[in-house]
Amino acid sequence: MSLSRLIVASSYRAYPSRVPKLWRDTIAAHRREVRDAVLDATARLAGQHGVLNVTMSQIAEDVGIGRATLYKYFASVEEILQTWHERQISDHLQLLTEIAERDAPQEARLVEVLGAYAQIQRQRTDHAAHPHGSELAALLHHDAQVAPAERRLRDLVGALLADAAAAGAVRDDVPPDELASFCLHALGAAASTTSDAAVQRLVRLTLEGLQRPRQDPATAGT
Amino acid sequence: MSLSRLIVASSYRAYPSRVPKLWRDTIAAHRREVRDAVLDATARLAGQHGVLNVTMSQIAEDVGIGRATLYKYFASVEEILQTWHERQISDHLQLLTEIAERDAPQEARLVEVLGAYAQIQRQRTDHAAHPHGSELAALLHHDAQVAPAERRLRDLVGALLADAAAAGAVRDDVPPDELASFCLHALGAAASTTSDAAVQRLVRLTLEGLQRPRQDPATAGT
DNA sequence: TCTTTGCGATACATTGTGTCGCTGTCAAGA
DNA sequence: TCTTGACAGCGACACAATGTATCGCAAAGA
Repeated sequence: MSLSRLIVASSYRAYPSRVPKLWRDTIAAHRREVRDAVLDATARLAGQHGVLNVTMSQIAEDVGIGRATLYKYFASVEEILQTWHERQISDHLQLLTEIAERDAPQEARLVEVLGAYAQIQRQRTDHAAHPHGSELAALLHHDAQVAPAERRLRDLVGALLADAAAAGAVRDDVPPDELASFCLHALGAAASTTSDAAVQRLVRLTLEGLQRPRQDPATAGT
Repeated sequence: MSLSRLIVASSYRAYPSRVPKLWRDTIAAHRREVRDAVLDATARLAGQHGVLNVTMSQIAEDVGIGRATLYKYFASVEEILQTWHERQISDHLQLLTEIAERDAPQEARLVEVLGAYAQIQRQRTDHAAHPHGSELAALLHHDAQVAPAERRLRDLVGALLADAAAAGAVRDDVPPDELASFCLHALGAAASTTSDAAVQRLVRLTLEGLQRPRQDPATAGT
């Protein structure tokens, strides 16, 4: 008995400062902190070793809590990742909402929100969304560069666009490969559409984005 | 000895027809078939139980081979999924290449390739790419609907676009939520950009796609 | 001071992971 | 015809990860 007590006591001593000393604040606050620590640790581990290689054991050790304790917070790695993902988007959403509510001319608000969103996307080059289905590759081999086949896909479209630009059919103020990336991403929206008509509108939308802009780029210039 | 021989023999009998009888064709062909069967089974299991819950054991059983044998083909679930993903894109690429090489007017080829790509995206509503980072959610809970926060994000942008459309600043021939989806996807391309200038061009590109189209939608009309 | 509350840890049974070594089949050459 | 090298396949073993059941202990309130 005294032995186990000793062991427990020493293991408490061994705690890093990551997790609050226990009942340091109210229990609710404590739980929230542990929860967040778990989310952070999991994101870090996922980025480091790849999503598929993150284990509950690793997470628990990294956070500095017992593995069984972790199960009192989350039932699985999957659930943790989902929660983390939700938190990410919520954060983005909050930021963008603030921007949208600034008192600025209506058009300017749209421009600023979209600009901010683009910056957010740019930031997280890890866990990045790639052209069309690449979430798999992106998540599976964390650090990996774009899959070769994917690159060839972009090259194919890029070549078509370069030809079209040379013929004057599409704008030439943006490099063809950027146009290609734009197209492939934009058309990725087709995955979440319901009707065929919506897909057609999407394609039209994308194609018209490739056109040379009108003389008056008032909205776009900001 | 005779016992083990018997066991082996009977286990051969027990084989389902999925995997060819062994040396039925050349070894290379056989291996290719097994490989493909593994890829198919894995994709199916991933779609069914979620990517994180696919195990080598399951795959082996599903294909009808021993688990140890599976390891002679692939070292990990991750490797299988990557290979599957590469195969998918390669298939898409081949289809699109064929379309691109048809003898048609240059502009029409671009339109057709992009249209075909949109259709491909539309098909695979499972394993789908969602707006911006949703690959996580999309893959983690296979059947799940879009994460709530994500929907709110689209709603936010959709509302801004609706206002702008009412004010005549953006086109009104496409529903605002479709425009929002288009924007978010298109800006997702920012994740793979390198320079700030490229991000700015991307934002401009996206914004100009929201403008009312010009009188002459020659290219777009096809 | 003593009870209540609920967090955290140890322990255990189950399932999954890599790997090793053996068996059996085929094709080629003695 | 018989031997031999190459190679696919499987069983089994040692170890890691997973969930769960049970216990001990710290803090808050009477």
